[in-house]
Amino acid sequence: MFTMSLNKNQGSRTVVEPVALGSQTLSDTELSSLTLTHSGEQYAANDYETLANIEAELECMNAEEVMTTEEENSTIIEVNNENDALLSDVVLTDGQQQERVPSTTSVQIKPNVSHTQSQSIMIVSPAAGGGASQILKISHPASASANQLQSLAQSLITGKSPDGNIVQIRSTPSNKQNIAAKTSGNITLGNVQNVKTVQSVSGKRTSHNVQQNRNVYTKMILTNTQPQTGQQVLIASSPENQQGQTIKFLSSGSSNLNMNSPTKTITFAQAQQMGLLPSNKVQHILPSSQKQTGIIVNKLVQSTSAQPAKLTIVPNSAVKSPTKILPAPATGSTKSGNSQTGSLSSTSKVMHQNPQKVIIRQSSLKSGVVHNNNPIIRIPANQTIGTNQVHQLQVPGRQVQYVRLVSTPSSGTSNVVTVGKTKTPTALQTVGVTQKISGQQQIVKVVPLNTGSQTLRTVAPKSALSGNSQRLIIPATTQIGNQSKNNTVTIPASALSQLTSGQAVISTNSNVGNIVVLPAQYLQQQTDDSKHKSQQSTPTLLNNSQGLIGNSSSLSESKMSRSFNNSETNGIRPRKPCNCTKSQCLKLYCDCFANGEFCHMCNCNNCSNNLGNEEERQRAIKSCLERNPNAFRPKIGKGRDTGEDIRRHNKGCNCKRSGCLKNYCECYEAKIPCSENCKCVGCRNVEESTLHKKSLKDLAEAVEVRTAQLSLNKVKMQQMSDATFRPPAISNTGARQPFNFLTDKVVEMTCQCLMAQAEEAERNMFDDETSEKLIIEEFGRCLKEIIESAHKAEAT
DNA sequence: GAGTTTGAAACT
DNA sequence: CAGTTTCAAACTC
Repeated sequence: MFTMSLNKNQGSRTVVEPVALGSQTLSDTELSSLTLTHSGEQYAANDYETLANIEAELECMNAEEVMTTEEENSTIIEVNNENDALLSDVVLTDGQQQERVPSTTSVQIKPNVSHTQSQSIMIVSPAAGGGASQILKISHPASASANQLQSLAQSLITGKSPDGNIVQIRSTPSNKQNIAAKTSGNITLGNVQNVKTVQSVSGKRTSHNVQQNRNVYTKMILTNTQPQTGQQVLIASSPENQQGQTIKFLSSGSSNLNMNSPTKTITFAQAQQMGLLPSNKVQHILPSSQKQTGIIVNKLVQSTSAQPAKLTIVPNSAVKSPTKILPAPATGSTKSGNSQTGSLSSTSKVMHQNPQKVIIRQSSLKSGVVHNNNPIIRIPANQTIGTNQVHQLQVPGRQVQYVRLVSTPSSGTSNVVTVGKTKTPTALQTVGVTQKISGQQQIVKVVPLNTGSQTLRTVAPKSALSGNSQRLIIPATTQIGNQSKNNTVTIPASALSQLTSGQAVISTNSNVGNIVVLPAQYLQQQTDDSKHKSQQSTPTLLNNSQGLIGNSSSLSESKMSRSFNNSETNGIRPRKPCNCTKSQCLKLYCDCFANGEFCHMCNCNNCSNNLGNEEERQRAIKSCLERNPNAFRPKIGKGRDTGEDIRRHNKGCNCKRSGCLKNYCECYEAKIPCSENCKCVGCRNVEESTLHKKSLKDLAEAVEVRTAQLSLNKVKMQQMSDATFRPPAISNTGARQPFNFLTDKVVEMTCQCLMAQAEEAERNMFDDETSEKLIIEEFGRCLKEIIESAHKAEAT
């Protein structure tokens, strides 16, 4: 079973129902699920003409065949009504029956295909005007004909014109089953084919801004990963370029299809030049796998991010060769990083545009190929991923970005590749990659080291830590042609960003390891460079050899909390530069170091917390860990208290003079109340509910401490006086001196009196002021008694 | 901005 | 482990 979730972007005039279809070569027990995001498509009226043309052409190519499923197989299309407003106009009809289709449609198709080979259809429908784009891939049995593929793809495209008309790209036979789709109903694949072009009920949406219709672009790629039977069909349409509408049938390998249509090719760059292709979002591509040995689950979740980062992973079918990461293209804009070992290099680029793709590819791509309009980092097969290396990359107009490849030797099968993103408020993605070297699997992390705009909080792949982690398995693709683009596995950031922490995406291709997705809260980005010093380094300082990165959402969450407190409403975290002068920024005094970051744009002197002092820095890290194995773990953890998650300082503070009400106090700084872990004196940093209770006790404790100090001071003064002038313990009259009455026992009893008074006030539910008054009065009474005792003793 | 205060980290 | 020193941030003026 595979699931597709089609999500209209907010505010977009959704017109084309997505195209998310996926199927896998599955055994009876195998399932694959796919959730695809469909957001922001905008289609002009012209598009529908175009689509109609496309449809007609495809129909010609379509040999009247439709994708059929075996009767015993279940094909489910779920329609989730998440946005009735947008979708209320979409009507699926079949004969007498009509069903409204919500804008957000989740399609689940569960074909029962017994073939071991699979083909795929990729449907790309990037939208303009900030809308989302999609690449959807449909895996299907190898036996499916091209016509079937086309038919299937078309059958899933439903459009709505700006004036509200519903357009179904593919006309479907009317003798099919009724669509049983309901708000959450299921329909069979056959039902899907029944979807027809219908008129919108409302049909009143004619006031769309023409400009909104610009750059509308729809592209559909039908890809067959099997060169024997595969082909690509690319369909692009644009209201601005009606004549430029292109239909491309690309044969990957020796296609057995007879494509009569003229072939035109349009590239992304061309599309963008023509204004067809906005630089948008990640496309969803799930490759098929030639040999699928396990359960295949494709799960792409809806995106909530307006501009998710792009992340593309290109697995290689050539399992034998290690996964390699290509260095950045030798463009003038690329700046070589300060690699430590230098033997291997990887690159992360800051892209010109928000969309960013990082492609880890094994195929023999040309090194450093980066498409301006479609920035992609490609990692060819002839390079291995170097671990523990830092690579600095720069693209004109953007910040320098560092990427570190970190080996994770103990992660088992879980691998993490963390790819930094730009300063745009898009989600940072963390992806795992397994590289095989000498037959041994090696885990590689790519960690952004210096984005200047964000802080990456690396989390451990949960799959390695517990078996509870959810795994998404991407079927591997057997790459036939090295340069085939069909093997691209594109993992949409929108989908990744939706995954829960630790959720892994596992490719059946051994070259692509688990993908661990960082939760959004682990990413704080900094966009206001003018306000804060930009290009602050936020590198990950540590590898996880200590297991630190592993489960630390933050190396120093207290610092992070401070940052959060300083965060602006957009949640972007400013980072303060350090001012270390003597520690070389290699001790925990340094916030940067404590946070696991490199110093960058700081005001420190003699700083060694940088790339140039990696060795020294590592020693410092080791030293800190020797002193305190938890030195880099978050100070603020979650304690279970009364069944409720409460943040608390793991170690507790030791404040004595600040009352824990100033930022000297780490608890107060982290905006958390002091806990029993704290050893503070006179703490006033307590929860509202316990403020009354604790404050009284704290006050009593403070009085106790103060009394003890006074007593101690008296003793010291006495000792000092003894050195010069020792007053007789007994006066000339034979009476004891008053200070001699301040024995430990007297002090203790005094404190007990104060405590008793505090408790009594607490029992009586007195307010703070009254309680304090009572305690002070009690203290005064004690002092009076002591003095009186002294006088009595003197009198006697 | 200089000086002081503060408490964590480092050290003994 | 406790006491002391060092350190850098927080705070005050």
